[in-house]
Amino acid sequence: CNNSCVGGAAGPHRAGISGYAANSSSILKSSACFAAPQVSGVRVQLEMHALWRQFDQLGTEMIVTKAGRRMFPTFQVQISGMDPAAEYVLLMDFLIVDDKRYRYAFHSSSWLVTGRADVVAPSRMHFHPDSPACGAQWMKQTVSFDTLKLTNNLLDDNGHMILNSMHRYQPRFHVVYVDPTPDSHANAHRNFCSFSFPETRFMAVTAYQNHRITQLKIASNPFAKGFRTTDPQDRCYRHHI
Amino acid sequence: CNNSCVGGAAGPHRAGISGYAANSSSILKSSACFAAPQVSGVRVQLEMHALWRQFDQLGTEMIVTKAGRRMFPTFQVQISGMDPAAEYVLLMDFLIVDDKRYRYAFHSSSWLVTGRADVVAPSRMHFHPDSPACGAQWMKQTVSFDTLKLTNNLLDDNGHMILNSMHRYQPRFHVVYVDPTPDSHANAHRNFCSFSFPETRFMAVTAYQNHRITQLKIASNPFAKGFRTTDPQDRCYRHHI
DNA sequence: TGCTTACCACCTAGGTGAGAATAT
DNA sequence: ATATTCTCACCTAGGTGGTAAGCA
Repeated sequence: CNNSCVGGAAGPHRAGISGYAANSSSILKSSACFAAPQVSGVRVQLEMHALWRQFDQLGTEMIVTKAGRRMFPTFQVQISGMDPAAEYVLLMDFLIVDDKRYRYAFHSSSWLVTGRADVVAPSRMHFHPDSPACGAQWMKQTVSFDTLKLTNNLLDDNGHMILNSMHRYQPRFHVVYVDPTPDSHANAHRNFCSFSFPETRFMAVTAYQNHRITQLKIASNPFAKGFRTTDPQDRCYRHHI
Repeated sequence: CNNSCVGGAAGPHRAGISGYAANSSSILKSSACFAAPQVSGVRVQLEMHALWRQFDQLGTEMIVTKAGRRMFPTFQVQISGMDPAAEYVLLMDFLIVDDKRYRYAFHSSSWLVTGRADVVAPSRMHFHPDSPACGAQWMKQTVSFDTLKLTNNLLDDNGHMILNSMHRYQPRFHVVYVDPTPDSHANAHRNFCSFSFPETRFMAVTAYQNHRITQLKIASNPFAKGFRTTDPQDRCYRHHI
């Protein structure tokens, strides 16, 4: 048992973990087995989880570019159960879901395994820019990772998250209690807890493969409003001469 | 003697203060008389001071609006001499320069005193949004107060700086050492230092009075590029039908 | 073929002073 | 008269997917 917590389907990490049982709410509660009191009661609720599920049902894709691309939907959480006065650091990383490389079969509209995963760069950690801050600060409003960007540039020096295209990833969220006591390193393993929401899994791509994903992005991302066609029959597509 | 520091012309606050002597550099050094070691060596250099002086020579004006308006030029400083490991809070406030209310005489292109200053709202403090942070963080790059906004709305609840139009103000910058020791309040008066750059003084206005100020704003603020006329003779003014 | 890159039109979001309308 | 408020065209800054060209 570790201080991690997974919502959704049961799996090895679920042992001894409460919260996110049979219902469909996206609220996770940290496991309490080894956790310090500052993190043992922390609960995390995924925001926009209806939208996340809509994407997940189609098979979410996230664009990766050399310069870095935002995620959409944005990973946002509501946190409760922190010690209001204690100081916390919030961060994210991305775990590769399996040791596979994929390609999209347009004729069957499905993802096929093409082989073993490419060599993976050691996963970076993305610190939430407001870190560190006290629990009261984190809990009083939604915590948004909207500045986080995904890149396929292995030599990236902008601090973006490096992912391999055509590989599948699971975003993971960490709450780390900043222990002010001198010998805090001894208890470091007790001072954090981690949360994974299965509905936030995605395929990293350099261009969208599934057209239904593209359409859902266009319909739901305000920055893609220019591609919306409210009434297709009396509207021309742009980019046509 | 207090922990404050004024650049430019000599005055009562200059007594016992080193730095910013006869030369024209905008570097201030905190006074050391009562200051704690974490602030006694702090030096602050005003960025864009050539631009600030250009405005100051014409009589700087800053727009105040109900919704809040940014300053231009932006108040930006380069800091050195902090304890890299110590934690600091950076903030600003605005002191009224004198007890006077002004009006602009267009025929003589000068400011005239019209009477005593209006009743002043107690001056708010604007915390730099990155506060608190360690000295190393503050010193490694320019500290910019570009999110600071000025308002004439006495009932403002957006945290903007409330100023009276047609009154003159002196921006003031504070460096506060966050003392982690339990009885820190006893030494609170030693844990900060303040800096005032005379070239950043300005008149708060709801509309520009001096046309030369307007032209310098248009020429130097990127957001006003739409009002620039590089070659007046073959360009029409906009807003004319 | 399959995947990646560079550029583009089109958005969101918000900072400018001009000018007209309004308030005091 | 003088000062303030409101709306607007015109910017900056940067996030979208489309498209075509480039690359293995």
